[in-house]
Amino acid sequence: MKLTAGERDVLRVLESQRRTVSRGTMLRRERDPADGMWVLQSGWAASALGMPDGSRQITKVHLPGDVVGTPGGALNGGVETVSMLTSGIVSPFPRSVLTTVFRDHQRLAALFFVLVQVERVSLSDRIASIGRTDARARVAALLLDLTHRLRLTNPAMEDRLSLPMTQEDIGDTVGLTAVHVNRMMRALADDGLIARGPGSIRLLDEPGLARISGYISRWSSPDTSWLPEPPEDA
Amino acid sequence: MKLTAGERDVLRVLESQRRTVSRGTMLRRERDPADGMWVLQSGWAASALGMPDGSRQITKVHLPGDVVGTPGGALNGGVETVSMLTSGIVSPFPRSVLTTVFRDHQRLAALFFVLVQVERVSLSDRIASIGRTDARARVAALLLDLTHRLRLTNPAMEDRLSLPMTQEDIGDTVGLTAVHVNRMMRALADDGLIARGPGSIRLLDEPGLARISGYISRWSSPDTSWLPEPPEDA
DNA sequence: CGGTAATTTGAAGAGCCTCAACTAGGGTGG
DNA sequence: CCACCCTAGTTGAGGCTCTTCAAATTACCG
Repeated sequence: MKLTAGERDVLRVLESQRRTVSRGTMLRRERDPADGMWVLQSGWAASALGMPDGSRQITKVHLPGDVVGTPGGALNGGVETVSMLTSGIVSPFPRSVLTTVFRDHQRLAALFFVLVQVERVSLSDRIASIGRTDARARVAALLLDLTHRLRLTNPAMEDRLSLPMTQEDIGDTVGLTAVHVNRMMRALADDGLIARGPGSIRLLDEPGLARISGYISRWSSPDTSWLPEPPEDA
Repeated sequence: MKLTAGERDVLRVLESQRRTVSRGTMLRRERDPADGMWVLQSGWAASALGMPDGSRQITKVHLPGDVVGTPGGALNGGVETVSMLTSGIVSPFPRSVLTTVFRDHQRLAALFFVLVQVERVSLSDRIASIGRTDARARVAALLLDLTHRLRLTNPAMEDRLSLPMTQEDIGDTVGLTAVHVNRMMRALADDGLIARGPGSIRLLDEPGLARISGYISRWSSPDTSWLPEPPEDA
C-alpha cells in the first residue's frame, strides 16, 4: 500500500524527536498519567503489569518499529509499565498527533485501527499459550513469535535469533519462573530443536518447534481492502 | 458524550438487522473468511482459540452490548471461533459500515479505536491473571470482571451474578480444568467469599475477592478528550 | 580484576491435572 | 407420567509439572 505525501508527512513528524534510553528505563509506570505513546526506533521494550505479590507479567515484548504503549494513546490512566529491555531510541507519539490523524487522515486512522487489532490477536495467542500449553511449548512459542516478527523487518534473518532478554524476562512473559525457563531451554536444546549461544539462539527445527507449541504465524499482511480512500493531497 | 444525529444514524443502521441465535451457535469458526463483526444485543458469547490437542482457550467473554469479533472487522482470516454461550440476538456489523465510519465519522472512528484499546487492556489483565496468579485467584478475578462489566449497563445490579457459563467454560477462560474450577468455587464458598445458587452466584465479599485476585476495575469511563470534533450535521 | 547479575543444577514439595465414579437436574419419548 | 438419557456438577486418589529454596558456576561491566 502506497502512502500519500500528506500521510508520510504525519509519520515523519513522529520521528522528528528522538530520545536515547538505556536498559531498564521505565518510559511509563502503571498509574502514571498517560500522555501518549512511543515509536520504538531501536532496541527492545516490554509492557508489564505488576502483581500484588511483587511478581510481574510481561504482556507484550516490543521490537524495533513497534508503536509502544498504545493504550496510553486512547486511555487516561497508564495501565502498564513500559520499560526498556535493552538500550534504544524512542520517539514520542503525543496524543495530539492521534487527534490529527483521526481528523485529517482517515486512511491512516484506519491503519492504526488495524494495528491495534493485530496486537489484540497477538495477546489472544499468548493467552492460549499460557492457559493451555505446557512450559516447553510456551518457551518455543515465544521464540517462534519473536523470530517471525523480526523477519518482517529483516527478511535476511535466518535461523539465528539474537535474544536480549534474561531468562527472568522470558519467564515473566510466558508465565514461568526463571529456573524453569532455564530447564525448558535446555530441554529444547537436548531435543535438537534449538542451539544456544551467548545472547543468541539458533532455531534448528522450526517446524518441530511449531508442532510442539501449536504456534501459528499470524504476521502475514493484514487486510487493507476495507480502508477508506485517503484525502487528496494539496 | 453526546452523539450527533449523523453518528446516531450510523449506529442505528447496525441494529436494523437482528438474528436470533441459540446456545452453541458458532458465529464464526477459526480460519473462516472474516466478513465483519457483530453487535451482541442480548445473550452471552465467547471468542476462543482451539488448540492442537483438542482443548480450547476462551480469550474473551462477551456480554450484551459488546461488539463481538472485532478482529474480523480489520483482519482477513477469522482468527477466533466466536460462539454463543447462551441463546441471544446479534446484529451484523459489516465491514462496509466500518469503512463508512472511518471516512465520514471521524469521532466515531476514534471511539472504536478507544473500544479496541479497552479490549486490549482487558486481555492484558487476563494474561496477568493466568500467568501469575493461582487457580482460586483466577476464578475470583473472572467473577469480579463479569460483575463489574454487567454493572456498567445495569447499575441496579447488586451482589447477585447470574452466570450462564458451565464450569468447563470457566475453566477454558481462566486456563484450568473444569474439575479444578469446581474445587476453587467450593473453596471460595467455604471462605465465605461467594454463595452459590443454581445458575447464579452471590458475591458476599467483593473487597476480599479483589484482595486475593489482585483484581483492579478498569471499567471506568475511558478518556474522550482527545477525540476530534464530529463533522457538522446537514 | 573485583563485584554483581545471570545462568545452571539439585532436591523437595505444592498445585493442578488425570482418571474415575457418582449425583443431580432437565428434557424427551414411550 | 414415568423411565430414560445426556449434560453438568461433585468428590476422591494418585501422579506429574512446575515452583521454591539453595548453592555453585559463569558471564558481564566498570
